[in-house]
Amino acid sequence: MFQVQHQSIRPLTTAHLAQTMTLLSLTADELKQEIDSELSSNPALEMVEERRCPTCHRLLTEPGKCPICSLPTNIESEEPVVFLSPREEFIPQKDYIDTEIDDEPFAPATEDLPTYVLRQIAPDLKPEQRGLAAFLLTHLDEDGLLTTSLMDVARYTHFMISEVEKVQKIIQLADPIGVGSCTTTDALLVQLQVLAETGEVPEIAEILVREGMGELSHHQYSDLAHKYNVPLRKINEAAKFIAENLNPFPARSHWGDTRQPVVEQTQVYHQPDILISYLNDDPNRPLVVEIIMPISGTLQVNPLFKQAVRQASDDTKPDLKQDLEKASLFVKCLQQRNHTMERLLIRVVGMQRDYIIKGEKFIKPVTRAQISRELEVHESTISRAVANKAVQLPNKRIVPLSSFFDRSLNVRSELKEIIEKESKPYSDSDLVEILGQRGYEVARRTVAKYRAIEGILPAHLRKVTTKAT
DNA sequence: CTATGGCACGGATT
DNA sequence: AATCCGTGCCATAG
Repeated sequence: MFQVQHQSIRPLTTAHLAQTMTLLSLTADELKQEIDSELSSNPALEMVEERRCPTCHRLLTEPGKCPICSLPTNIESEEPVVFLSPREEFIPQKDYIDTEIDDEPFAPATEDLPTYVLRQIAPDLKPEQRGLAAFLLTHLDEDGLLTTSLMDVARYTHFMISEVEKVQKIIQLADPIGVGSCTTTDALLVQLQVLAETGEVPEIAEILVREGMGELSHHQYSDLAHKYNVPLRKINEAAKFIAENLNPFPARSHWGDTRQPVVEQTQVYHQPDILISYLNDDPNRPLVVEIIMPISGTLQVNPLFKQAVRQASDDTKPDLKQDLEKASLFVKCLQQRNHTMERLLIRVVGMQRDYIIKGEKFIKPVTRAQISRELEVHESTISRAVANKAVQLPNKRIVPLSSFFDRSLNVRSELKEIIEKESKPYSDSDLVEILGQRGYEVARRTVAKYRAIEGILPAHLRKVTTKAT
């Protein structure tokens, strides 16, 4: 009677810890895979059926209360509401995507464009709208523009035009902003609208885009100035703004300065692991943070299996017992993971509230180390939790969770703003000076780096961007 | 001579 | 322990 069997009882804490760590670092998608494989390989695990909130019909991980509906109606908490939310699974079948899309000849992307967009907007769609959305998304050209007229779409799918338009609106606001527009003009207008929510947009920009595209692209700025009776300077400014911030082909990287090695910021399509939105879309209400769970039920140890183990004969018992252990460990780890994520998000979202609402300029330089101290967990825990996760902000933009910890993002956006505002070109050392006045101490060399990151040209190249011929 | 980009080093972060 | 980021120094371009 050696302790051969005893090995099934492992040092729970270490294993527990290790697995939790692994789970923490997983994306929602990866987590799903993990759960699936565990679920299928281990008979002791079971998933109880999905539950929905009686009031709002939202899927729940736990029975009963829906965190949103159970909220007092008029809370004005600074603290965000954080909860786990199962993702409504909506992966478009490949056959939605017919001949149009050849399977990624070059694929740094995680998924193709239609899927990517669909995932973002799925929560906003009524089930019956999804097919329509999928239809629209599969009729995009490589620039992200619609190849079919809305009219035809409506006729073909038997939806009302107004309905089609509604869905298109939703699509346009998704990440490659403007995707799914009928024309480049439309795409630009949508982008303008979105930009206007967070930053400042030259007033004439909209009208220019709406009516003056032809002149714009031919650089007939003086004509435009005359036509709308505004100073040429304004036009130049607007043109520059448009060239730098808008993209007529949403699915492509950039436009305008074709000769610039603008190393496009991670064009990687990511689907969010965390959704942040306003309660009822009202900016005055508290933020709602949903941590996406890729499953729609509750994972638990199958009680039947437990019972079976007890009755099992002695020779099979150890094996079964091991499964049981594993299953319960897995469940524990999963809970641990979610708990950690929850605490992390509460903290981080609470701190970066301004960033989330008002934009990059208001980000507070927080390091992972700080958070880890506050949460009393190891730094590496936070690191793992933060890595490889994407967050969808209320404005539908998707950013990596790690951006919440970017030490220099606020300085960079300040810098960006200075340069955009003052149309007279500042040299790097000038910029150091100005930034200093605004409370940002940075070295000259650093400014140069920031410019590079933001894809801003050096001063002497910048000044003549809008030269009329 | 001034403004920038390159290389590399040290300290902070992960 | 490995990596990232801010900086200083130097070479180069205008």
